[in-house]
Amino acid sequence: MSKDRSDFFDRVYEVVALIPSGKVTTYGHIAQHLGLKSAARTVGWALNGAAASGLPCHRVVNRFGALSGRLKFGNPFAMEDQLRNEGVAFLDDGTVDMALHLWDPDEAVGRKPTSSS
DNA sequence: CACCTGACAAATT
DNA sequence: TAATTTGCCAGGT
Repeated sequence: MSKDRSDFFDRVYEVVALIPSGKVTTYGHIAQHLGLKSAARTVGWALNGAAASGLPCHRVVNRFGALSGRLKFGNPFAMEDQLRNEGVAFLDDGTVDMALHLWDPDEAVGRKPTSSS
């Protein structure tokens, strides 16, 4: 349908909104699910406004599991606190344990967009 | 109208 | 093995 705005952003919002509690995903995985594995940068840019959109963008971290956008939550501790509140384990580096909480959209959706366009 | 920046990631030299 | 460069989309200057 009319996607003359930013179908890319909309898709990012959809995927981020699907992230289950206690799980986290990376910008690259979202981008890859959208078909643009290299557009991880654009995904981060999309989340730039997602924090105000009510999306669980706190469940999105970079490929290292580091809370790259925690400064966008108003309180840099809000993101970490939120994830810990959901049962996410943090490493000594202050990063999320990707080995336990990595959530793949491609796998969760079954490699198929549920957007039922 | 053209160039630069931005919550990243992967490939190449 | 490490450092550098490119790719991606949108928005701001």
